[in-house]
Amino acid sequence: MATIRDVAKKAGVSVTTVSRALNGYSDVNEKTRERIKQIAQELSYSPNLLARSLVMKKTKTIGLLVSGLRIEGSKDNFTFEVLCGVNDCAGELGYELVLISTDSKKQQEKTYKQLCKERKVEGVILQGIKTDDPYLDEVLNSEIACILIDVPMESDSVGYVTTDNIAGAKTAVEHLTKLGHRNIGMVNGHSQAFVSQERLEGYKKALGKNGIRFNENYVVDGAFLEETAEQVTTNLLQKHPEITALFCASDLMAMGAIRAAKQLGKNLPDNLSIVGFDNIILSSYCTPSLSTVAQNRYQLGVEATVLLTNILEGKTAEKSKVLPTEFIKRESTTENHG
Amino acid sequence: MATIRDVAKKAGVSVTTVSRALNGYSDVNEKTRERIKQIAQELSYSPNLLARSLVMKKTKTIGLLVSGLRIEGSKDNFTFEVLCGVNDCAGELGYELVLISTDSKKQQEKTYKQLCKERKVEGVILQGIKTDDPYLDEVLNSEIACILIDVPMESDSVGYVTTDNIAGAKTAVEHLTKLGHRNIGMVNGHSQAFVSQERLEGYKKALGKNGIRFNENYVVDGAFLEETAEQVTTNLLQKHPEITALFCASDLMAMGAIRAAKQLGKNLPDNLSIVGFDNIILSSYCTPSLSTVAQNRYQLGVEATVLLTNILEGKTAEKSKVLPTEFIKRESTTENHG
DNA sequence: AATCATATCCGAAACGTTTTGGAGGATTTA
DNA sequence: TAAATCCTCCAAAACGTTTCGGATATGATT
Repeated sequence: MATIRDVAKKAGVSVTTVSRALNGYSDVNEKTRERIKQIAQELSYSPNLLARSLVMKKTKTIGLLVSGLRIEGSKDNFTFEVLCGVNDCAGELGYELVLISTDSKKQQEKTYKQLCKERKVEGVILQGIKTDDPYLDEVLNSEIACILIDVPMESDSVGYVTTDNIAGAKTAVEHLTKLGHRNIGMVNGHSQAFVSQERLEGYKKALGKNGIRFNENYVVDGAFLEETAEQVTTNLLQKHPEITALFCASDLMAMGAIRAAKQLGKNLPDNLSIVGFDNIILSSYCTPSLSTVAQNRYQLGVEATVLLTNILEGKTAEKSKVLPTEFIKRESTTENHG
Repeated sequence: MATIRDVAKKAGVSVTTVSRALNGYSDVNEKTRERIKQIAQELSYSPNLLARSLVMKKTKTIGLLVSGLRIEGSKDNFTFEVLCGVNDCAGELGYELVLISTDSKKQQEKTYKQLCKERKVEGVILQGIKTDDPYLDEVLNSEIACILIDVPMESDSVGYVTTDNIAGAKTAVEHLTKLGHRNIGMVNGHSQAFVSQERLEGYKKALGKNGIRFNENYVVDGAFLEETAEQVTTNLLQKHPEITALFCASDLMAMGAIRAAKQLGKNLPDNLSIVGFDNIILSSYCTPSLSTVAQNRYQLGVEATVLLTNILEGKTAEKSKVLPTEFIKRESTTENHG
């Protein structure tokens, strides 16, 4: 590879001049600049970003740090779609993207800071972290710029982006109440997830607004897993056969719930209405197709990138963003003919 | 951040000694080594990889270059699952992973070489490239180490990994012939894809082996898209109502074919058996669930990474690998009661 | 004619590592 | 005792950039 020195030599100028010419400084004659550009092209010179970063102390690189990047993620595609958004947006804004994945094992070895410093990222987008994750404290107390996905916490250097889970859940449950359902169960994720707390809150709000008393026995946790959701739903429906509708905190768990209901001989949606959350691909292909509240995961990635680069470039702007949801009616919900 | 100089100063030794101590050279006293390690830990020193790479001319970084990384990819998850494989394996082998995505617009601006040199990757795994892509020539004529996914071409520095598409397709079609089908249509992808050529070959082989004459009118191209597949399938079935079974070159196209058949009033699978290729998540959730030939996309990524690092480290090993497929019987295929 | 401003260029230091070639002293060998 | 060997350590160069502080020449101003 041609270096800046080669270009300088061939052009008969100093290294300094080549650097300043190529970087658009004004203290170089336009004619020499053109000549240098020409020669740079001939030698197909392109600056060594390592050397540049080393001296400038800037890498123009952001990291997408995902905790638990696993093949299982392909069922809901959350990570992938966020990744697409981050990737597109980062490219647009002139940043490179490196993928950093950790798991609990790796986290024992390396601290968050080490991970970031080592990979020389200027800032980080963090996805898949739980509320009880030890990294979370580190993130909040670190000076590294960071945007959290679905964890609403802020500090000087950290912001977040999330979906309006409360409103989304409320809409979903009110859809059920409008259909005449009164005994509405909920299959939640787990208590270490902010989104679970919020979706539960939305559920309660919708009940309250419609004069339905909250019954804690109607709420079970499915760990955001299809199989677990299937089991807990089976239990729930057996214990409380009066339930005519279910709100699931994720579409994937709704799949499990559907299987559970079918297993119990229920006719869907006549015996049981089910609404999910996420609008994953599966939800429009399963039978019955799933009414759900859609969240835009791609946009989540885009907004996270925008917020992060704002911080990095010292722009004074909001450090958080909450995206709206959209309710999608499909076949899995219908009037209560109790 | 603490530098190597800080460690050296505090330990009262030279920079050289710190470097050699930390990198496990034998010409440093064990006692000093321990002291240096201790001090490095105290200062939470970790080497600046930029500086190291600059002098060593090695970055220990591989790139996953995907042509057309788009949100639509979440339907079949090909890219994501390959990514997971590459990520896991690269981490295991001590390589960093950067994601490089291009599209036809970007390709106009930057050559393959520039893209790689700029991002300082030592080698590349290339996914999503078509046979008529201009990058392909560049790759083959470049000295940059590269593993192609699903493009069986080799050179000094490039290898490939793919699935045994011919055998997979043959198995799928023979499954249909065993069920008594004789008039078997095929919904292929497009001619710029190697996998299409191979799957077609498998289709022909299966027919030939079972004494069925190949009829080119029975083969249509669905561009690997669900909607396109739906249209061409509709046409195919209308023109040739004698067809009792379809082999689709991808599950996604099979989804389109299923819709087309339902639209035409066909009862699935009794009026029409359909078999797909890929075993995407959807295929087990749709109705009827899809018989298909499974390929292990995660493993594709893993093997690609292994092959690539072999090349990078100068190991003399095979530069290509072909993975087996596995046929999965589900509901969408049944005996021909034509 | 002397001063000042401007336009254009450059030398050298700096970034944080690794590596080369050798120095100095202790120990072993002849 | 002299020579050879081994064990530790280090100074300096190198990697390819950017940037600071000046240098030179030219033209404008007093």
